[in-house]
This record gives sequence, C-alpha cells and structure tokens, in this order.
Amino acid sequence: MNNETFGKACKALGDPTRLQIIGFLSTCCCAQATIRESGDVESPTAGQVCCHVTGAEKINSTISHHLHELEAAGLIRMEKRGTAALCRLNQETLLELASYATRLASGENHD
Amino acid sequence: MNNETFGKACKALGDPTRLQIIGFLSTCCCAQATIRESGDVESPTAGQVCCHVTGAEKINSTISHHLHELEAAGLIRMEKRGTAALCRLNQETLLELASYATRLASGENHD
DNA sequence: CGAACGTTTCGTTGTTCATCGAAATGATTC
DNA sequence: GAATCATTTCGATGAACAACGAAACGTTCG
Repeated sequence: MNNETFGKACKALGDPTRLQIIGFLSTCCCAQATIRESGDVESPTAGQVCCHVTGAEKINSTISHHLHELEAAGLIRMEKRGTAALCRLNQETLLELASYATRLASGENHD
Repeated sequence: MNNETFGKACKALGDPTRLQIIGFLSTCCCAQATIRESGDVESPTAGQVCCHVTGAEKINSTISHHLHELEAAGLIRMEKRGTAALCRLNQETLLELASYATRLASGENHD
C-alpha cells in the first residue's frame, strides 16, 4: 500500500455511512455469517446491508453508490450471485492500512 | 478510539494535502528533526510545513486551515513558541487508528 | 511606540460529494 | 415471453469543503 491508496482508503472510511457499512460487514462476515448447505460462508447482499445500515428506510441507490466506492477503495469485494450482489470485507486492505498508519507513526514510511 | 473518532481521523487523512502534511511531519519529527541547544527536538513551524508541502515561500492560509483540522482530529499537536506555531505528529492517534483498523479486519470491534 | 514578521480569521468562489426519486438493467420464475 | 425481484444508473439538488486573497491579530525587535 502506497500513499495514494492509503489516502483513498481513508477517504472512503471517512464517511459515516460507509464506515457503518464496514462495521456491519466486519461483524457480519467474521462472526455472524450464515453457512450455506455447501459449507461456504454466505456474504450479505446489498439489500441486507441496506437494511442493517439504514434501518430499511434509506434509498438503495445511495447504498449501492457507497458499496461501489468502498469496492473502488479496495475495502470490500463484491460478487454477483444471480440477482443478488454479495458483499464481503477485504481484510487485507484494512491490515495494510493499519500497517501504513503504524509506519507513519514511527516515521518508517518511504514514499 | 471509538467509531466516531476513527471516522474523523480517516476523514482528515483522506485529503491529499493533509496526508502530505502528515507524511512530512512523520519523516521530519522522527528522523530529521533539528536539535535545539536545550537538547529538545524542535518541531517544524507552520511556515516550514507550508514550504515543504506547497513549495511556496509565503505562508498560506490554506495550510493553516488544514493544520487545525488535523489538530481537531487528534493527528497532530500544535504549540505556540513566540510568533511561530510548532507542529508535531501525534503518534498515539495513528497507532490507535492502526489498532482499530486491525480490529475491523478481524471482526473484533464492539461498537 | 511602531515596524516587521509569522500566523490566523474572514468572506468568497468553485468543486466535490452525499442523497434522493425515477427509470433502466439484468436475472429468475411462471 | 411476461412478470417479478434485486440492483444499478441517471439526473438533479443541496450541503460540505478546499482554495484563495485580503485583512486582522499577536509577538518580537529596533
């Protein structure tokens, strides 16, 4: 992760709605994920994210916009499954962001 | 650090100019800081930050604005020394931010 | 005191962006 | 193929914000 990607990720996390989405995916994907018959972990859909984040009263188009912005920042990954859009946290980017912040704190960054 | 302070810090880091300031203070305070006669580490002034970030010789009101925004987010600390405004990185906040991001990645956050 | 210097505040301007409602897209089911 | 459902795109609106120049402020020094 370089200076630019760090900045984009931080900017994406700077919006309350998007941070709320990340928080939901964090707890959802890591702890409460439903298990399908195949045994795979089922990620929440865009609609489910919308329900949890807005209390089902906010417009889907806004959430869709935020989801794709988070995807562009590398913070989540999206996958089409039929009509649904499954969302899951990209843990790698968050860990890289943490590492970059730690390097900034100690003056070890070389950008 | 809670959800709100994390968001504010990320938002502050999301602007390219402010991230540039943080990057400068990171290398400056931790590696290239000048040593005063007293032995203390001398932090750069707002003017010096402006020179490095903008390349301009003149003090810029824009930089002043960004510095105070970074201070409000807890990412830097400012101290008046005569006419000068000394700036230094608040390493604690960056480390807390890193910790929070790590917890988000592993689903261990409880907000 | 008053001039010089570094910094901050003020007012403005243009841009970016979050949010919204409606229409369009794409996949599934009947 | 028509109907239905989930999601995305489009166009518009209003708010937040970065950037700028000028003026104001506070400190230091002659």
